[in-house]
Amino acid sequence: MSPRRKREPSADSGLSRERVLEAAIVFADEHGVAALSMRKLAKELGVEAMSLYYYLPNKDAILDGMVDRVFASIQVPRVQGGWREQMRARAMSTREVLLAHPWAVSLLDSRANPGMATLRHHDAVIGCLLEAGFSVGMVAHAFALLDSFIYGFVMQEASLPFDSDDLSDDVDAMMPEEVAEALPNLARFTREHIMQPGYDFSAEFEFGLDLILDGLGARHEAAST
Amino acid sequence: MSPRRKREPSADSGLSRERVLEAAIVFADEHGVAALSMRKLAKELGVEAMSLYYYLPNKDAILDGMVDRVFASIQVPRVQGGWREQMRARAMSTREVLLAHPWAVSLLDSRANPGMATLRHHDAVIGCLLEAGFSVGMVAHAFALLDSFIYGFVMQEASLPFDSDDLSDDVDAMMPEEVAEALPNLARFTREHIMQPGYDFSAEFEFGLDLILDGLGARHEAAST
DNA sequence: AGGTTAATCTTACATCGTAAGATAGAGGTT
DNA sequence: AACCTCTATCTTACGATGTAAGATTAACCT
Repeated sequence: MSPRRKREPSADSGLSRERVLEAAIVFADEHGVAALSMRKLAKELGVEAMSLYYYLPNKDAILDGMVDRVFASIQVPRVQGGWREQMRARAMSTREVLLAHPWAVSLLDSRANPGMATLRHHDAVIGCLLEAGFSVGMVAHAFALLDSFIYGFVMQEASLPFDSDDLSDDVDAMMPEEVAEALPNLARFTREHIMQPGYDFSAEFEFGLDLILDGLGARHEAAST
Repeated sequence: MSPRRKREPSADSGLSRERVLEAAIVFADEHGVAALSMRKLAKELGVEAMSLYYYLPNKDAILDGMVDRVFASIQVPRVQGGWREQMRARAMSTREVLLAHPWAVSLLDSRANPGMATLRHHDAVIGCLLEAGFSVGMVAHAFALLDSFIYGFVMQEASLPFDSDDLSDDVDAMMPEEVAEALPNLARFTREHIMQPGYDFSAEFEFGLDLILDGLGARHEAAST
């Protein structure tokens, strides 16, 4: 039926590790990572499930590969260029990319095997901070703090009820009257802030990011004088 | 065989929503949440799988309930008592509790239905900050920033290779020579800091937490003068 | 005694990851 | 041409999963 492929590694109708991972990412973007199964992924590629195992040892390897491929699309900081601007840009880029592939966040904590793109990213971050004169200890501080904030923020953002339009229904559903009475502060906060028309959770990202960068800058200066 | 229970809600040999959730938490602590299945959980309770559906509508409800039960054991801030101390204590308590149940972190982002204990916790946090004179907008900032940091940090901490003893093997396995050459900054950072005997990642938590609290305090003061 | 209700179990099904091995085609060798 | 080998794909099968549908049991009420 279908023509058998040559063994050129070039673009062909045949499979490849990259084509499998790419299809997996597209599928997860559309249907969520929970719906991703070997059989459905294979069908998407016009192939049977077991064929995938020729290119990847098991499903975990697919998930690892997907995460690393997403990381590869995050803007890597340049070693020269000012640590503050570079850290700010890579934080914004990380959030942007992770929001485009929300399933990646949920995979982050279960996968302990970072891929090459992930390691390259870490290398660039460390290099940029060292170049700016950060001590090794300060690099560790900055690294842990920035990444914790970024991942934690996106994680919360990804599990918000929905897009920020038309919150009223969701909020009512989430806060029946009986609950609101027992939780007056949360009720007031929701009413006076979350439900206000202009409210946009994503703006909190820049506030937190700048606060952290300010703090890191102050401590860096204090240490180097 | 086994005696049938009365319908007293008191402690009996019978099942209950609470007993199911408690058993699920114990099981997840021991074997990980990935290994938790309806059948295994039922066996742990001396019962068949379908019996669990009398108390909880499906497995998702069990996961939601587990997360909320974990949140119930986090120290709730007192409204009086100084916002800085209260926020610091609840951050430390949150990390401690989540580290004791690492599976809870991975569930955090997939579950969008907060339970009553979770909402009560949020209510206390908001109340404490409002009481300290924070504006509603500043409460939102502080809330998003602190929670992002806490969750993100624990998430990274939970997916570390292992306990901090005897890193040398793991690091070598993770950084073969060929990789180390392509990533000089990461290699140097690992060698000079991570692999040093006294290194303890968990210490980064207090650094980040205090930096954030300092920044929030400064901005709060600036706004109220 | 008979009926009602609450709690548990039995059976069944579609779906999952993947182990084991069959199959097919292309290239090289003779 | 005949044969072998290697690469890529498919077939079949197994045990585990979440849960729908309904059978079964036992306690209580009248």
